[in-house]
Amino acid sequence: MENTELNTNDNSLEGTGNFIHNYINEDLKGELNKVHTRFPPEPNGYLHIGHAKSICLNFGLAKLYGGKCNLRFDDTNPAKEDTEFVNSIKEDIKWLGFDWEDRLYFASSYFDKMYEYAVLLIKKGKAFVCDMTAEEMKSARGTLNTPGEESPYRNRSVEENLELFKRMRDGEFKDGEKTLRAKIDMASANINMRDPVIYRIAHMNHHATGDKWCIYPMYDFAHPVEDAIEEITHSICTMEFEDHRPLYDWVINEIDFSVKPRQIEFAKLNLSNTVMGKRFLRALVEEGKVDGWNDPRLITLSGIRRRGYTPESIRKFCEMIGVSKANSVVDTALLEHCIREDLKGETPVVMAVLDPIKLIITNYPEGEREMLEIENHPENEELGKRLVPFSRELYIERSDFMEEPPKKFFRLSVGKEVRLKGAYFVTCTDFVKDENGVITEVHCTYDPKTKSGLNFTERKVKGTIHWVSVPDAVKVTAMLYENLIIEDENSENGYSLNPSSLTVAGECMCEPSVKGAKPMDRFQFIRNGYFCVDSKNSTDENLVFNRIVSLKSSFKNVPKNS
RNA sequence: AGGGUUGUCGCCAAGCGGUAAGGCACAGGGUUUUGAUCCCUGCAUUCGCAGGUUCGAAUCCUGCCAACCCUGCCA
Repeated sequence: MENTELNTNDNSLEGTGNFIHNYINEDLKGELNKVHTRFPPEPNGYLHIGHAKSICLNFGLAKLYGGKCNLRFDDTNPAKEDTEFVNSIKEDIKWLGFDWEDRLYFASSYFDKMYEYAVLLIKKGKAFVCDMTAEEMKSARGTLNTPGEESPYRNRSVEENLELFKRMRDGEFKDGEKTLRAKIDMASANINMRDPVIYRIAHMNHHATGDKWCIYPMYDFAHPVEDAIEEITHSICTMEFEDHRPLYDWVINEIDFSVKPRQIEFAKLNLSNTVMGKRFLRALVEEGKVDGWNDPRLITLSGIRRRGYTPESIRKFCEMIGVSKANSVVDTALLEHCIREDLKGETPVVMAVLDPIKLIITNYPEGEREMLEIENHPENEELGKRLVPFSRELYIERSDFMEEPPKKFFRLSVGKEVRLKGAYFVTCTDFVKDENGVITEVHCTYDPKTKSGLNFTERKVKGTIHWVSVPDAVKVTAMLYENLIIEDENSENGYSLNPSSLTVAGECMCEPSVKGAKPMDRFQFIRNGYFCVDSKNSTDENLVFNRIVSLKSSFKNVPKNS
């Protein structure tokens, strides 16, 4: 299931596509004869499912058009970046099933060339060294409604600028003392064009270049240069960069690159009931509200992987949500649909009782044990069968018995008969409560004639419930997750942390066949959902399962988690 | 003296002047030893609103309205 091969029969060039296909198709009718994209993360954090959308888009476009896609780390700001993130990002992309082959690049490896291009701009009179402080620059920038004022340093001679820029590089100035700015138009309605800073001074160790540089290019200058150097044809980014496109094009044209990449913007992914913002995620991790960056509730790729999602399901999801420029929030129900769809065909089905109470079969001989043969999957015979021990005392789900059942309750209550999956019909005769009124035991009688496989047809039963033999049960921990975020009209963001986003079922009783399960092994716990052995906290002695997703249910009387 | 972008079913999303794809969700029904799966069925006379052009408009034009992004030496 972890195969990394991609579906080849995805989208065709014709048929239903997205607006980017339309753009590329147009470009291909003209001069352009290849498609080359890139995924350019800044190594400053963990990838999340929003990045998966971009990865699938960029690598997917390359595949669709028979082109290439580079992996490029956009590491132009040493203050935020770290090799730790480079490694986790590479791992996540590989896990998702994409291959950058030999095209792994770093913006930082272009620093020499970028410096030369900056010198070129100075020589053309298109860039100047500015002595204004950050505060001065801010107040001279103007506002959304009023033009800015030109820097008093804007008309320095080319020679002076060259000299000053060299001295910046040589470390003669302190952080913030000088910047290199593009000379464009302080009156532009687009604030990005008001003589933007393209180089800043930062005496800081860089994860890749160490102390070689003390000046670093800004995104708006670096990114088009990186794309042009790599001969990227389509530079795909998110909507907030749309305003930067004129500057992107300005850099490409002023440096006069022969290849002119086209920047195309698309809308980021938003998912209901969850949050992708790095600031928010970081806060949850640092405040200890979640179990690290790979907490199975988070939609980081490492979290979702630990939770048990497959790369196929994520790719399918990214394909299904489409690509457009409209602000949107995708329902998490779609993500859940994708993982159920991927797991349903080949995940073995076993019995596990999340919230056990005892069921005692009063007419079944004490001490007797039968081994019942049960199929591992109702439809997939290739998964074979297994033997499951059955005895007089069983665990059943607390929610499968009701003292006072509502009208359409198909499970157990006094006088009702149900089938025990793969075993017998049992009829409830009685139950026992403790001093607090909590039900502790359910008593039944069984009918030997109804044994599974005997084709008993005299009576029908409305419900089939799962069970685990008490003396054979393997006690495990099951982690049940709900939405991380819930809507909250009273909070300033409109959401708040769901206090019940995690329920620990510490007394989960499993049939013995789960013994020996290894991290990342997946099962369907019949009627309870798909589960995955936790890769962090599970041991052979104490198995820990994460619920990947519950099963769909049209039963409305009982909440999902019970 | 503001600029940019977007508005098609509850949620995504095709559609590109010829009479509203698809998926999710939801609701019915059938099968079922998982209230699962599977299988049917239903689900926009209408495309943010108002005008206009046209034999014909979600698609073209005009004008409104709403939402999002932009005033880092972040990306």
